[in-house]
Amino acid sequence: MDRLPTRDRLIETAMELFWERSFHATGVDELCARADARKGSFYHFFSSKTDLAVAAVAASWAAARTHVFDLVSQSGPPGLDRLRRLVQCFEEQQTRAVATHHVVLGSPFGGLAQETAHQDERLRRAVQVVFHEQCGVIEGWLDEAVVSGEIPSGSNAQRARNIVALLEGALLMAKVSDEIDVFRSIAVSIDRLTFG
Amino acid sequence: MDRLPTRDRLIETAMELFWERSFHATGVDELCARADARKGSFYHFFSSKTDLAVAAVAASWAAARTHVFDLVSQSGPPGLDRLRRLVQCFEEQQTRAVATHHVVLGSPFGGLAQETAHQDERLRRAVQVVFHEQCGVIEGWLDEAVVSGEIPSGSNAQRARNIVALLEGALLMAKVSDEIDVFRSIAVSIDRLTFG
DNA sequence: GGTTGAATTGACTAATCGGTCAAGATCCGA
DNA sequence: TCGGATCTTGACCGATTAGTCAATTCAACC
Repeated sequence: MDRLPTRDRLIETAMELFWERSFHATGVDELCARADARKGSFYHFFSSKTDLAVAAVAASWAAARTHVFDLVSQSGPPGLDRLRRLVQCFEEQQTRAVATHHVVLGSPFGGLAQETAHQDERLRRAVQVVFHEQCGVIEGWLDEAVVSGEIPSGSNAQRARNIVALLEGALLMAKVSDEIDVFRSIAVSIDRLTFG
Repeated sequence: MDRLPTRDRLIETAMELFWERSFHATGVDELCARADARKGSFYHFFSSKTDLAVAAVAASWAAARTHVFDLVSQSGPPGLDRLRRLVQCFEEQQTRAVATHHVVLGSPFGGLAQETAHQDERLRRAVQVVFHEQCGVIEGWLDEAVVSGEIPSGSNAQRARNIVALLEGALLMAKVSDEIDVFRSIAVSIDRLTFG
């Protein structure tokens, strides 16, 4: 099993560190050390730390999209059950993180956005794309649920936005409480947002 | 009108800067300059930047509690209408911030928590107290709504947690979109969370 | 007036920050 | 086998970081 090329290692390491330490708390030196790359290589591929972050957000979302959202879309029963499986995936991600870091880390995208979105336009847009596409996928699931009669018809686009917001809020509450259970107890109320 | 004493000025400035720039992006020098205090004074009152942040969270919440939550509790009709007035206050806070900073800043507590809660236990607990007390106030409003028959009885503690999560999520989505309207469009779905 | 402790000042440090650069290594097509 | 492009290396830069500290000012009390 070959190791990833330098550029990919930097991107992968970036999202890891920004998640477990935060953007500003992660130094370029530290990042390079963990990716086993030298500073010069870093600035050969990326023009700045922010530049790397933008690429990392896109790459991390591409991975999450295929391994979580698309997976949920392509397996198991359609409709609202997909939402429950998504919540399950989110919870498992947190559980895995707790196993290694002994702290609830919350949302990687939410965390990065809270720290940087109001300071850097490009980074803000990168995360905006992530949430927008999450909404798109979820909207598709709600459409299924409408067709099957699980939920009444209505603005599924708005419903999806509400759901993504609730998920992000639930992850924040879990992080602040340092208890994963808090996430689940809030996330189950998603059902309420699928009406109206 | 006397200016505030040094310690209070540092605390007030801290929450302002942590909100508009972020915790790590705010230097102690910058903070002191804006509070018109000298470095030595800073470390006379606080043992570290984190120490100041903990005090700032508590002070900022004390102010928000009296000027927003208690105000909503003590004026206007009881029950669910209080929730709508709270959302209105949140939105006005964002509108004021946009007027001066030209960017949607989102939740001050949420932002600080996302950046630091997993790295510093004291700071995490400080924000935990904030959200816990927010839940307490909202739970009281839901109790009123149950008594008046607006909503069916149920776990108002859990409902309050869901609502706070949704509000924080809505503020994040607005920040990432850089559009206040996004906050309102999500926040109105709070009603759905008051059932169940 | 004298004493005491709290508050203030600004110069100082060691470490780290993001970022640069010139020189070499490696690869690939001609 | 050559040449040019891509990638790697590690030393280096000025700026900034959080935090220290001894000297000084100030206000309150005896």
